[in-house]
Amino acid sequence: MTKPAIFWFRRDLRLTDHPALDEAAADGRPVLPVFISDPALRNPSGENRLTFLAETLDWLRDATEGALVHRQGSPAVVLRELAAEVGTDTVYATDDHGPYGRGRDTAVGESLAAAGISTHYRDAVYAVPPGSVVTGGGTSYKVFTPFFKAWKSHGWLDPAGPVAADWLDGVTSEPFPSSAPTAAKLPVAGEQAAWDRAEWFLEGPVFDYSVGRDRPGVDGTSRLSPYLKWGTIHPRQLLARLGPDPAEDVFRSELAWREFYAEVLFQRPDSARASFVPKMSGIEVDSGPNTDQHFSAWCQGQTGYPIVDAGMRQLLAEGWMHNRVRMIVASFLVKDLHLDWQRGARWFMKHLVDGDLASNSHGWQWVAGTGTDASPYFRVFNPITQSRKFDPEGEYLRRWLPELAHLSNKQIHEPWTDPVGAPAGYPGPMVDHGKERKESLRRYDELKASWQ
DNA sequence: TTTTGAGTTGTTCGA
DNA sequence: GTCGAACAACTCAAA
Repeated sequence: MTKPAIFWFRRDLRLTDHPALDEAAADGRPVLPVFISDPALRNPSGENRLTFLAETLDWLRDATEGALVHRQGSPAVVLRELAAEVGTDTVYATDDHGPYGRGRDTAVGESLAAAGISTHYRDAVYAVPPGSVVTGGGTSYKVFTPFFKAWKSHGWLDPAGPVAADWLDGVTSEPFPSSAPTAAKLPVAGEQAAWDRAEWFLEGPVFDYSVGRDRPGVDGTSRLSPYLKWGTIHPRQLLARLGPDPAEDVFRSELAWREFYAEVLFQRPDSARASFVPKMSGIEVDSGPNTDQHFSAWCQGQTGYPIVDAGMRQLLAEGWMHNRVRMIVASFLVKDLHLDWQRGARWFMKHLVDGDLASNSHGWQWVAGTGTDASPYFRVFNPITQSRKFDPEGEYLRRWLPELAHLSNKQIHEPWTDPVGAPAGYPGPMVDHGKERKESLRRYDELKASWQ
């Protein structure tokens, strides 16, 4: 009788194109699928992400014909118990290159080895595993464009088909995490829903992506990030579907950005929370009684700048924000309100259904000018110019700010200019952008002077 | 080793 | 209104 194998699901919650699961299921060996809620893992935190995870696990349990087991506790302890219960000495999992996952997996591997159980970490949650794309000099890339070129020429596996597994059922499970209704309206979980969206995107919007991705009023982005987060879709499955069209290459580059930032975090785990460029951390940030009030106005979408408020309200309503608007609201927090990028990054992680540590931290650092290949410090987004340029008809603004819906396309981007007076129930601009832009530039000058 | 070209997403100002 | 220059060095990656 073949001994079963345990398959430990983490950020690979799918049943097609799954090399690690394939290996666990090889030779007709029965597979016990398990998901472990690890109390030491603060991430995933955030109600929206936890709910989406819970729904994804519901889908996975059905898809494994009820065999999926959920346990809470330290993975090393849980896996030893399960191995003893089902009489096996092998555990398979997809490799995790995140700052927490690496340490955890090494410790779990050692702990299980001491109990005579072997662990097999295979594949990666990225098309190209972090650590495998290096410069001619053998160092890791810090600039995106050469990384993108090298990443493409490195290449990735062709996606494989559905996994045929003989699930080992009847093993006791603890109750699954409950998917309590959230304030935010979240996407439908599971592999079918993910592919419904992917097919829709790949058959149409991807060909307009170079323009459509910048239009928050238009459904022109893939919105696949929550599925990529949990591995419900693997990036190589999307990459395999992309052709040579320039707009497709722009989408390919977005997938590469995700991998670039995973690589950067792999090389520099500290950069999740601290400046990638240490000397940039000396920038003057505001402190004092007004900062909490400012931060709160930003969080709640009450800054008086419509494009900023629309974005922040979309975040609360959907647990998601259009990428163009993420940049605008981030720039506003850092360069108009002069607050720490970390504070904004934490708020994003609290609410984003797709919150990914690497992309989030480094996206914020790009805006703040503290990261790899960061935006030059003098690049300060003007919330009015951006709004006019990317939401010219005010579609996005009207969707999220119904109190401004009656304003003309010209006035809606800066409602305080309405001759009738500011609309009732909508705040005036909390700061003067022109003034704060200059203040931001002054602080960077001061920082540079301090390096002399 | 040295040199060279380049670097996601912008804004403002003045001609 | 449109266009190009300036913003400012600095670091990276490859030749």
